Amino acid sequence: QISLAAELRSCSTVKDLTRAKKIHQAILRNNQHRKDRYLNNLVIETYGKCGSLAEACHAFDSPFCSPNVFSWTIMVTAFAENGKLEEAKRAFDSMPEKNIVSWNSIIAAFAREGRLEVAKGMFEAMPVHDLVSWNSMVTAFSRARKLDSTRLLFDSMPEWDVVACTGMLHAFGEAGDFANAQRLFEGMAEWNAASCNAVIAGLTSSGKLEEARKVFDTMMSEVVENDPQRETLLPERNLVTWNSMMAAYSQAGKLEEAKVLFDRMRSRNIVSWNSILQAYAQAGCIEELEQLFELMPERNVVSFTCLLQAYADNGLLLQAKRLFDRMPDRNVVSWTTMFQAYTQNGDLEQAKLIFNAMPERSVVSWNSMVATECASGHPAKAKGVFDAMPEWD
RNA sequence: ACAUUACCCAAUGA
Repeated sequence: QISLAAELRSCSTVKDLTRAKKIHQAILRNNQHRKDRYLNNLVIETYGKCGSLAEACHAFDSPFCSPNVFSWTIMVTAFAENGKLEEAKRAFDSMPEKNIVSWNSIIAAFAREGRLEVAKGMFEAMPVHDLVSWNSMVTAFSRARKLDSTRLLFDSMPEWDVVACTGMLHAFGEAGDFANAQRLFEGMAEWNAASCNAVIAGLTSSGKLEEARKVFDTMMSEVVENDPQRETLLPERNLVTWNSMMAAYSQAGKLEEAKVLFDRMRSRNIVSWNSILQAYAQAGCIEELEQLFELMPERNVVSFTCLLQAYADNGLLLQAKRLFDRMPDRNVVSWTTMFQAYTQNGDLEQAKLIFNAMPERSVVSWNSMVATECASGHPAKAKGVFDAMPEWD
């Protein structure tokens, strides 16, 4: 039972639906296990994490499952994580009983999608708040780059932990308010890698590479565990720390520095690989970029978009379109990149075809369209697009 | 024993 649980958890981590189903079958074959609520809940959760809402619902509706508040909350999260926010809300509303975690889950779901007003409404409607409720709101506003609201929320909190502070640090960093970031950082009761990483990312977004590197260098490396300076150092670096610092160099076109870090890393994930791709892209090394793209262990929509953008920057429209057509997934960023590939290379016709075909448009897509009409001497058309554009926050 | 929150990669602009 313990090992079954561990197996299911590992399926969640690697999103292995096939193995999850096998384990589920094994559970169903055992009279004890199949009515075990703990295991049933874990099965539902695992299906959700593996992207199969159908299986999750099926397990939830099974006669062997007598749902408790955990099961319901897991369903809410499963719907939300698979893009079914309205279903999540419906599940939440039909819960026979709710606890604070159920409330926090639905708030986090809306917050994650940027539905700040809904999240705020539910936050105000819930009977009691805990740190997680507050933190979810702080990070939602922080991610939406609403510095003032983030600050108001943060200042209204009854108590703070490192998660709350990291959210606030992120907001200050994005806004370039380093004085406040520093003040907050120095006053924190404890630091961990995430809070330091937020500082590195904030400095990076304003191009303060040297400052970011100082923080990076002051964090503990794996090597200095018995260093006499240990007490004076910040917490130990993790994978995100390395990725953040490398991304700083990549975005700045500092290929050599990025490569050095990439080679020094003890472990890498797809974000590390995408960052090094970007380093080559920014340095204009298209051939190496293509080689790396083929060679990397896995690719996601970010990897494809990075190469797509590089093609566009180098006027390689045919390659760009060919790549776009063979992308396994496209999101609003990749669509907008393809759109801009055409506008930046003067092909308004194709650009408009893409724009009209886009399944979803972001504020960036609309801004680009307006800018394109302006740049091509069509102020009246630009105004038309501007008027057609929805209002954003 | 099981559910909820923070930090890293790609598109426009400041």
